[in-house]
Amino acid sequence: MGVKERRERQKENLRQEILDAARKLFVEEGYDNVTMRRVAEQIEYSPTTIYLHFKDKADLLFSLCQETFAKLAGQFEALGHEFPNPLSSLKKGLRTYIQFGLDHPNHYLATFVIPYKCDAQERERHLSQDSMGMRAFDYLRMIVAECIRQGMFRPVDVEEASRALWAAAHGITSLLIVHPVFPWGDRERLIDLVIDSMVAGLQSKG
Amino acid sequence: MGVKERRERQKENLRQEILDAARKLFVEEGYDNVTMRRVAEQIEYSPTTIYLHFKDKADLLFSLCQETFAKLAGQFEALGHEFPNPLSSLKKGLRTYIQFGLDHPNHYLATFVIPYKCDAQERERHLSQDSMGMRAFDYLRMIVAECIRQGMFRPVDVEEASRALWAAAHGITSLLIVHPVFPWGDRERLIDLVIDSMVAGLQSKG
DNA sequence: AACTCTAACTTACCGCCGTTAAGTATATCC
DNA sequence: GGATATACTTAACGGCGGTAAGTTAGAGTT
Repeated sequence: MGVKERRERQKENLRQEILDAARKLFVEEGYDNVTMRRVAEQIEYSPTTIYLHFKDKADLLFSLCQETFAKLAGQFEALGHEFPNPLSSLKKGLRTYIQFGLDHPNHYLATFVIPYKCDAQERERHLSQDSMGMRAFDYLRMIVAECIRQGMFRPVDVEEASRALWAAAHGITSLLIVHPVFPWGDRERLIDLVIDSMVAGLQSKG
Repeated sequence: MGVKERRERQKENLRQEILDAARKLFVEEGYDNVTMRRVAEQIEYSPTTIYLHFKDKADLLFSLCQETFAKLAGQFEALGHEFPNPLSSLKKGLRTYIQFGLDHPNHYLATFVIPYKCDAQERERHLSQDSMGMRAFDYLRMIVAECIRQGMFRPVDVEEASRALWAAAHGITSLLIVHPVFPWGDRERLIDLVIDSMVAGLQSKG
């Protein structure tokens, strides 16, 4: 009775083929230039076939981004869960986050920047604890907690500090992606300035 | 020979009518739900008429956003150009910027968040010194310069510090707009935390 | 081997969209 | 009163996301 299994394998293969085709278009040309028709053309199926594997375009691209952000979560978790020097771990983590966004601009845009057009149920899905974006956020929160536990931060709420740091990192990431032409000067220096300022601002006065 | 003048006045009126109709749709329903057809329907003209006044949809909505951001620039410039207490002026300015974004979410999105689809020439236009967004940025830079001049900031480059502050402010603004469902906790506190941390981080150690 | 049924896939379409070419009417000018 | 320019519309193009209905191939059943 390996028939059913083979069928499922084939179905899974096609799903992956769709994802790969979509990713290629997505990486090269961004959200709007991925059309169901072009994806279909690439894999040499009719456009409707895609809908047998993905609910709609948003679902397809969301799945795509999840795949990619899983890499970020993996990168983070590979850094380990011990933070002998939490301040430098924090800076390194923020650096990693920002660089990841710059390396995968269209994924970053689709995940965090493009305004949702979907209903509350889908929005919840995008923000759920299971999502890869949130797993990365969890890691940030862990480091922040350690900074606070070791007394290196002034006594601020872990959640609030994490959100504030995320906001700042998101700000520089998204601006650099969306406005590449703006005279940013030395980008690396600017990124470091944002990170260093935020972290310094959260440190205890002593 | 008042004929030509009257004609021009009428033309200007229709242009403004188009802008008003588009703004109504835009504020209520955002970029994607403004369609040339719906704007035309609202003003009871055919869709093509709009193209006699605006090059395309992007031009129409850009003009719209310029109108709105002129208000922000005005708000800033009304605060005066003297900064006896530049640190508190800076915080107040950032606060104003963020609040303005939250009050005009769709304008903010269209101006700073939505990735450009236009060519380099248009991009330049959007970022030019004349644009209202940049006038607001100029004001921020002035305050930062004053902070540095008065020795309240560690000796950092004016441009870099301004960009870093803008990035942080943009980060929290855009996240709050784009992900309204995320558990942000007390938004006001979070906004203040971002602002206070960045400003504190830029201050001189003394 | 013939029949049934199911899953995979396609065809043909819907109702939108931004935009443009071509046409019409109207008011001004000479 | 005829020419001209301006304002505006009609009708269409090509594209989009998405769906209902139809086709086909092949496994399961007798």
